[in-house]
Amino acid sequence: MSDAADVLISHCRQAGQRITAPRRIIADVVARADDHPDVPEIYRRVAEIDPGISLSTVYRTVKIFASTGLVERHSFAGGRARIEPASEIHHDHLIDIESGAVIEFRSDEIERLQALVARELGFELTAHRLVLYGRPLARKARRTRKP
Amino acid sequence: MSDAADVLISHCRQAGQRITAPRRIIADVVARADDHPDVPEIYRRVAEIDPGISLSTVYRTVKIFASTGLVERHSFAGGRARIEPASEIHHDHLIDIESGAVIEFRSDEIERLQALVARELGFELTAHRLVLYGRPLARKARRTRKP
DNA sequence: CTCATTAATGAGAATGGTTCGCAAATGCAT
DNA sequence: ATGCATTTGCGAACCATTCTCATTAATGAG
Ligand SMILES: [Mn+2]
Ligand SMILES: [Mn+2]
Ligand SMILES: [Zn+2]
Ligand SMILES: [Zn+2]
Repeated sequence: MSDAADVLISHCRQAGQRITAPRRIIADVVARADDHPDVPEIYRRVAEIDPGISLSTVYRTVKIFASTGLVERHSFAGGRARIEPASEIHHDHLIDIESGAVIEFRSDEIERLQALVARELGFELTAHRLVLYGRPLARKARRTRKP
Repeated sequence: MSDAADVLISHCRQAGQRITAPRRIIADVVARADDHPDVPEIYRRVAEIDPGISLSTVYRTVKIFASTGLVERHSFAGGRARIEPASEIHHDHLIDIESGAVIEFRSDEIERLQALVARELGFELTAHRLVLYGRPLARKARRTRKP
Protein backbone atom coordinates (compact mmCIF):
# COMPACT_ATOMS: atom_id res chain seq x y z
CA MET A 1 0.00 0.00 0.00
CA SER A 2 2.40 2.62 -1.25
CA ASP A 3 1.50 6.29 -1.24
CA ALA A 4 1.57 6.37 -5.02
CA ALA A 5 -0.93 3.52 -5.06
CA ASP A 6 -3.15 5.61 -2.80
CA VAL A 7 -3.15 8.32 -5.43
CA LEU A 8 -4.31 5.84 -8.05
CA ILE A 9 -7.03 4.58 -5.75
CA SER A 10 -8.27 8.02 -4.77
CA HIS A 11 -8.48 9.00 -8.42
CA CYS A 12 -10.56 5.91 -8.98
CA ARG A 13 -12.99 6.97 -6.29
CA GLN A 14 -13.13 10.52 -7.59
CA ALA A 15 -14.01 9.19 -11.03
CA GLY A 16 -16.98 7.42 -9.52
CA GLN A 17 -15.34 4.06 -9.84
CA ARG A 18 -15.31 1.34 -7.28
CA ILE A 19 -12.35 0.45 -5.15
CA THR A 20 -11.93 -3.26 -5.52
CA ALA A 21 -9.33 -5.67 -4.25
CA PRO A 22 -7.90 -6.26 -7.74
CA ARG A 23 -7.57 -2.54 -8.30
CA ARG A 24 -5.78 -2.01 -5.03
CA ILE A 25 -3.29 -4.72 -5.82
CA ILE A 26 -2.72 -3.64 -9.41
CA ALA A 27 -2.32 -0.02 -8.30
CA ASP A 28 0.25 -1.09 -5.78
CA VAL A 29 2.22 -3.22 -8.21
CA VAL A 30 2.21 -0.52 -10.87
CA ALA A 31 3.07 2.23 -8.42
CA ARG A 32 6.15 0.47 -7.14
CA ALA A 33 7.37 -0.62 -10.57
CA ASP A 34 10.51 1.20 -11.61
CA ASP A 35 11.43 -0.95 -14.59
CA HIS A 36 8.76 -0.28 -17.22
CA PRO A 37 7.13 -3.72 -17.05
CA ASP A 38 4.71 -4.90 -19.70
CA VAL A 39 1.20 -5.99 -18.79
CA PRO A 40 1.93 -9.72 -18.59
CA GLU A 41 4.78 -8.92 -16.21
CA ILE A 42 2.47 -6.80 -14.06
CA TYR A 43 0.07 -9.72 -14.14
CA ARG A 44 2.82 -12.02 -12.85
CA ARG A 45 3.59 -9.68 -9.97
CA VAL A 46 -0.09 -9.28 -9.20
CA ALA A 47 -0.56 -13.03 -9.25
CA GLU A 48 2.03 -13.42 -6.52
CA ILE A 49 -0.22 -11.41 -4.26
CA ASP A 50 -3.56 -12.75 -5.49
CA PRO A 51 -3.44 -15.57 -8.04
CA GLY A 52 -7.14 -15.19 -8.70
CA ILE A 53 -6.83 -11.91 -10.57
CA SER A 54 -7.17 -12.34 -14.30
CA LEU A 55 -5.02 -10.98 -17.08
CA SER A 56 -8.11 -9.28 -18.48
CA THR A 57 -8.52 -7.33 -15.29
CA VAL A 58 -4.91 -6.24 -15.36
CA TYR A 59 -5.30 -5.01 -18.92
CA ARG A 60 -8.55 -3.25 -18.07
CA THR A 61 -7.21 -1.63 -14.95
CA VAL A 62 -3.98 -0.45 -16.50
CA LYS A 63 -6.05 1.05 -19.28
CA ILE A 64 -8.21 2.91 -16.79
CA PHE A 65 -5.18 4.21 -14.94
CA ALA A 66 -3.67 5.30 -18.23
CA SER A 67 -6.83 7.15 -19.22
CA THR A 68 -6.70 9.18 -16.03
CA GLY A 69 -3.09 10.03 -16.83
CA LEU A 70 -1.72 8.27 -13.78
CA VAL A 71 0.03 5.61 -15.79
CA GLU A 72 1.87 5.84 -19.07
CA ARG A 73 2.02 3.27 -21.81
CA HIS A 74 5.05 3.22 -24.08
CA SER A 75 5.59 1.15 -27.18
CA PHE A 76 9.35 0.85 -27.24
CA ALA A 77 9.67 -2.26 -29.34
CA GLY A 78 7.07 -3.41 -31.83
CA GLY A 79 5.74 -5.91 -29.32
CA ARG A 80 3.89 -5.32 -26.10
CA ALA A 81 3.36 -2.01 -24.39
CA ARG A 82 5.58 -1.05 -21.48
CA ILE A 83 4.00 0.53 -18.42
CA GLU A 84 5.22 3.06 -15.92
CA PRO A 85 3.60 5.15 -13.21
CA ALA A 86 3.35 8.74 -14.42
CA SER A 87 5.97 10.92 -12.82
CA GLU A 88 5.85 14.60 -12.01
CA ILE A 89 8.78 15.44 -14.20
CA HIS A 90 8.67 14.41 -17.83
CA HIS A 91 11.43 12.21 -19.19
CA ASP A 92 12.27 10.26 -22.31
CA HIS A 93 13.99 6.91 -22.74
CA LEU A 94 17.11 5.36 -24.12
CA ILE A 95 17.14 1.64 -24.85
CA ASP A 96 20.34 -0.31 -24.43
CA ILE A 97 20.21 -2.39 -27.59
CA GLU A 98 22.45 -5.04 -26.06
CA SER A 99 20.65 -5.65 -22.80
CA GLY A 100 17.26 -4.18 -23.54
CA ALA A 101 17.55 -2.03 -20.43
CA VAL A 102 15.52 1.16 -20.33
CA ILE A 103 17.41 4.26 -19.22
CA GLU A 104 15.54 7.44 -18.44
CA PHE A 105 16.82 10.87 -19.34
CA ARG A 106 15.68 14.40 -19.65
CA SER A 107 16.94 17.09 -21.97
CA ASP A 108 15.45 20.54 -21.60
CA GLU A 109 17.27 21.57 -24.73
CA ILE A 110 15.61 18.87 -26.81
CA GLU A 111 12.24 19.60 -25.25
CA ARG A 112 12.61 23.26 -26.10
CA LEU A 113 13.67 22.55 -29.67
CA GLN A 114 10.75 20.20 -30.23
CA ALA A 115 8.29 22.93 -29.34
CA LEU A 116 10.21 25.34 -31.52
CA VAL A 117 10.23 23.02 -34.52
CA ALA A 118 6.51 22.41 -34.16
CA ARG A 119 5.79 26.12 -33.98
CA GLU A 120 7.85 26.78 -37.08
CA LEU A 121 5.76 24.21 -38.90
CA GLY A 122 2.61 25.98 -37.78
CA PHE A 123 1.66 23.67 -34.93
CA GLU A 124 1.27 23.82 -31.22
CA LEU A 125 3.15 20.86 -29.79
CA THR A 126 0.74 18.74 -27.77
CA ALA A 127 2.79 15.60 -27.25
CA HIS A 128 5.88 13.86 -28.42
CA ARG A 129 7.60 10.54 -28.40
CA LEU A 130 11.36 10.29 -28.26
CA VAL A 131 13.24 7.04 -27.87
CA LEU A 132 16.98 6.69 -28.33
CA TYR A 133 18.64 3.37 -29.07
CA GLY A 134 22.27 2.94 -28.16
CA ARG A 135 25.13 0.55 -27.65
CA PRO A 136 27.11 0.85 -24.42
CA LEU A 137 30.44 2.59 -24.96
CA ALA A 138 33.51 0.57 -24.15
CA ARG A 139 35.07 2.46 -21.28
CA LYS A 140 38.83 2.87 -21.44
CA ALA A 141 39.29 2.86 -17.70
CA ARG A 142 37.16 0.11 -16.31
CA ARG A 143 37.55 -0.08 -12.59
CA THR A 144 35.89 -3.46 -12.39
CA ARG A 145 38.92 -5.28 -13.80
CA LYS A 146 41.00 -7.51 -11.60
CA PRO A 147 44.42 -6.29 -10.47
CA MET B 1 8.44 2.08 -63.54
CA SER B 2 9.97 4.91 -61.56
CA ASP B 3 13.69 5.21 -61.06
CA ALA B 4 13.31 4.65 -57.33
CA ALA B 5 11.50 1.40 -58.08
CA ASP B 6 14.43 0.38 -60.26
CA VAL B 7 16.71 0.78 -57.27
CA LEU B 8 14.50 -1.52 -55.23
CA ILE B 9 14.47 -4.07 -58.01
CA SER B 10 18.21 -3.98 -58.61
CA HIS B 11 18.80 -4.51 -54.92
CA CYS B 12 16.55 -7.53 -55.12
CA ARG B 13 18.64 -8.98 -57.90
CA GLN B 14 21.87 -8.23 -56.09
CA ALA B 15 20.59 -10.08 -53.04
CA GLY B 16 20.07 -13.15 -55.17
CA GLN B 17 16.33 -12.72 -55.17
CA ARG B 18 14.06 -13.10 -58.10
CA ILE B 19 12.49 -10.26 -59.96
CA THR B 20 8.81 -11.08 -60.09
CA ALA B 21 5.83 -9.18 -61.37
CA PRO B 22 4.43 -8.64 -57.86
CA ARG B 23 7.75 -7.25 -56.69
CA ARG B 24 7.98 -4.86 -59.60
CA ILE B 25 4.51 -3.54 -58.91
CA ILE B 26 4.97 -3.29 -55.16
CA ALA B 27 8.32 -1.58 -55.63
CA ASP B 28 6.72 0.93 -57.94
CA VAL B 29 3.80 1.66 -55.62
CA VAL B 30 6.06 2.05 -52.60
CA ALA B 31 8.59 4.16 -54.48
CA ARG B 32 6.02 6.69 -55.59
CA ALA B 33 4.23 6.89 -52.24
CA ASP B 34 4.76 10.21 -50.54
CA ASP B 35 2.13 9.85 -47.84
CA HIS B 36 3.41 7.12 -45.51
CA PRO B 37 0.75 4.53 -46.41
CA ASP B 38 0.21 1.44 -44.31
CA VAL B 39 0.47 -2.03 -45.84
CA PRO B 40 -3.26 -2.50 -46.51
CA GLU B 41 -3.22 0.83 -48.34
CA ILE B 42 -0.24 -0.27 -50.42
CA TYR B 43 -2.16 -3.46 -51.12
CA ARG B 44 -5.11 -1.40 -52.38
CA ARG B 45 -2.89 0.56 -54.74
CA VAL B 46 -1.18 -2.59 -55.91
CA ALA B 47 -4.54 -4.24 -56.50
CA GLU B 48 -5.50 -1.46 -58.88
CA ILE B 49 -2.63 -2.53 -61.08
CA ASP B 50 -2.87 -6.27 -60.53
CA PRO B 51 -5.81 -7.50 -58.46
CA GLY B 52 -4.27 -10.95 -58.23
CA ILE B 53 -1.49 -9.95 -55.86
CA SER B 54 -2.16 -11.06 -52.30
CA LEU B 55 -1.91 -9.12 -49.10
CA SER B 56 0.58 -11.72 -47.88
CA THR B 57 2.88 -10.90 -50.73
CA VAL B 58 2.66 -7.20 -50.02
CA TYR B 59 3.57 -7.80 -46.39
CA ARG B 60 6.40 -10.12 -47.39
CA THR B 61 7.79 -7.79 -50.01
CA VAL B 62 7.64 -4.69 -47.87
CA LYS B 63 9.47 -6.63 -45.18
CA ILE B 64 12.18 -7.60 -47.63
CA PHE B 65 12.57 -4.03 -48.83
CA ALA B 66 12.74 -2.86 -45.24
CA SER B 67 15.43 -5.39 -44.39
CA THR B 68 17.62 -4.06 -47.18
CA GLY B 69 17.09 -0.57 -45.79
CA LEU B 70 15.31 0.68 -48.89
CA VAL B 71 12.02 1.12 -47.12
CA GLU B 72 11.27 2.34 -43.62
CA ARG B 73 8.53 1.19 -41.33
CA HIS B 74 7.22 3.63 -38.72
CA SER B 75 4.78 2.98 -35.91
CA PHE B 76 3.17 6.37 -35.47
CA ALA B 77 -0.05 5.29 -33.81
CA GLY B 78 -0.50 2.07 -31.93
CA GLY B 79 -2.10 0.45 -34.95
CA ARG B 80 -0.56 -0.59 -38.19
CA ALA B 81 2.90 0.31 -39.44
CA ARG B 82 3.32 3.18 -41.88
CA ILE B 83 5.65 2.74 -44.83
CA GLU B 84 7.86 5.12 -46.74
CA PRO B 85 10.65 4.75 -49.26
CA ALA B 86 13.97 5.44 -47.54
CA SER B 87 15.30 8.85 -48.40
CA GLU B 88 18.87 10.01 -48.61
CA ILE B 89 18.45 12.61 -45.93
CA HIS B 90 17.10 11.55 -42.56
CA HIS B 91 13.97 13.21 -41.26
CA ASP B 92 11.50 12.85 -38.43
CA HIS B 93 7.75 13.34 -38.35
CA LEU B 94 5.10 15.56 -36.90
CA ILE B 95 1.53 14.31 -36.78
CA ASP B 96 -1.31 16.77 -37.15
CA ILE B 97 -3.59 15.47 -34.40
CA GLU B 98 -6.63 17.00 -36.09
CA SER B 99 -6.22 15.65 -39.60
CA GLY B 100 -3.80 12.82 -39.00
CA ALA B 101 -1.53 14.28 -41.67
CA VAL B 102 2.14 13.39 -41.47
CA ILE B 103 4.55 16.31 -41.82
CA GLU B 104 8.23 15.68 -42.28
CA PHE B 105 10.91 17.79 -40.69
CA ARG B 106 14.57 17.78 -39.94
CA SER B 107 16.37 19.41 -37.06
CA ASP B 108 20.13 19.14 -37.04
CA GLU B 109 20.13 20.64 -33.59
CA ILE B 110 17.90 17.91 -32.20
CA GLU B 111 19.88 15.24 -34.00
CA ARG B 112 23.09 16.57 -32.51
CA LEU B 113 21.66 16.75 -29.01
CA GLN B 114 20.36 13.20 -29.20
CA ALA B 115 23.83 11.89 -29.91
CA LEU B 116 25.20 14.07 -27.14
CA VAL B 117 22.66 12.87 -24.60
CA ALA B 118 23.37 9.26 -25.49
CA ARG B 119 27.10 9.78 -25.14
CA GLU B 120 26.67 11.39 -21.74
CA LEU B 121 24.76 8.35 -20.63
CA GLY B 122 27.58 6.12 -21.82
CA PHE B 123 26.06 5.00 -25.11
CA GLU B 124 26.77 5.29 -28.76
CA LEU B 125 23.56 6.37 -30.42
CA THR B 126 22.60 3.79 -33.04
CA ALA B 127 19.05 4.82 -33.83
CA HIS B 128 16.26 6.97 -32.58
CA ARG B 129 12.58 7.55 -32.96
CA LEU B 130 11.12 11.03 -32.70
CA VAL B 131 7.50 11.84 -33.40
CA LEU B 132 5.88 15.15 -32.55
CA TYR B 133 2.13 15.56 -32.19
CA GLY B 134 0.65 18.97 -32.73
CA ARG B 135 -2.47 20.97 -33.29
CA PRO B 136 -2.47 23.47 -36.16
CA LEU B 137 -2.03 27.04 -34.97
CA ALA B 138 -4.86 29.42 -35.78
CA ARG B 139 -3.30 31.89 -38.18
CA LYS B 140 -4.17 35.51 -37.54
CA ALA B 141 -3.93 36.48 -41.18
CA ARG B 142 -5.66 33.83 -43.18
CA ARG B 143 -5.63 34.67 -46.83
CA THR B 144 -8.09 31.97 -47.70
CA ARG B 145 -11.05 33.91 -46.32
CA LYS B 146 -13.57 35.45 -48.64
CA PRO B 147 -13.46 39.23 -49.16
C1' DC C 1 14.11 -22.74 -76.37
C1' DT C 2 13.29 -26.42 -72.99
C1' DC C 3 13.78 -28.30 -68.69
C1' DA C 4 14.97 -28.88 -63.98
C1' DT C 5 15.71 -26.48 -59.98
C1' DT C 6 14.31 -23.67 -56.52
C1' DA C 7 12.40 -19.50 -54.88
C1' DA C 8 7.99 -16.86 -54.75
C1' DT C 9 3.06 -16.72 -54.57
C1' DG C 10 -1.90 -17.03 -52.92
C1' DA C 11 -5.06 -18.69 -49.73
C1' DG C 12 -5.97 -19.44 -45.51
C1' DA C 13 -4.56 -20.85 -40.90
C1' DA C 14 -1.85 -19.39 -37.03
C1' DT C 15 0.08 -16.04 -33.88
C1' DG C 16 0.51 -12.64 -30.15
C1' DG C 17 -1.03 -8.75 -27.84
C1' DT C 18 -5.11 -6.71 -26.49
C1' DT C 19 -10.08 -6.08 -26.12
C1' DC C 20 -14.97 -7.81 -25.76
C1' DG C 21 -19.23 -10.20 -24.11
C1' DC C 22 -21.52 -12.17 -20.66
C1' DA C 23 -22.88 -14.58 -16.48
C1' DA C 24 -21.46 -14.53 -11.79
C1' DA C 25 -19.48 -11.87 -8.04
C1' DT C 26 -18.84 -7.73 -5.49
C1' DG C 27 -18.81 -2.75 -3.89
C1' DC C 28 -21.50 0.75 -2.15
C1' DA C 29 -25.44 3.92 -1.16
C1' DT C 30 -29.44 3.37 1.30
C1' DA D 1 -28.67 -6.07 5.45
C1' DT D 2 -30.67 -5.10 0.48
C1' DG D 3 -30.66 -3.91 -4.25
C1' DC D 4 -28.51 -2.35 -8.11
C1' DA D 5 -24.88 -0.90 -10.85
C1' DT D 6 -20.15 -1.84 -11.54
C1' DT D 7 -16.39 -5.34 -11.88
C1' DT D 8 -14.61 -9.61 -12.51
C1' DG D 9 -13.00 -14.06 -14.70
C1' DC D 10 -13.35 -16.70 -18.46
C1' DG D 11 -13.16 -17.60 -23.04
C1' DA D 12 -14.05 -15.89 -27.52
C1' DA D 13 -13.08 -12.23 -30.68
C1' DC D 14 -10.06 -8.96 -32.77
C1' DC D 15 -6.39 -7.01 -35.59
C1' DA D 16 -2.03 -6.63 -37.73
C1' DT D 17 1.28 -9.50 -39.16
C1' DT D 18 3.55 -13.90 -40.04
C1' DC D 19 3.55 -18.66 -41.28
C1' DT D 20 2.36 -23.09 -43.92
C1' DC D 21 2.15 -25.39 -47.89
C1' DA D 22 0.60 -26.76 -52.33
C1' DT D 23 0.98 -24.44 -56.71
C1' DT D 24 3.15 -21.28 -59.89
C1' DA D 25 6.83 -19.05 -62.04
C1' DA D 26 11.80 -17.11 -62.55
C1' DT D 27 16.25 -18.46 -63.52
C1' DG D 28 20.28 -20.74 -65.41
C1' DA D 29 22.17 -24.81 -67.77
C1' DG D 30 22.16 -27.30 -71.70
MN1 LIG E 1 10.26 6.05 -17.76
MN1 LIG F 1 8.74 10.43 -43.83
ZN1 LIG G 1 10.49 14.45 -23.92
ZN1 LIG H 1 15.83 12.21 -36.37
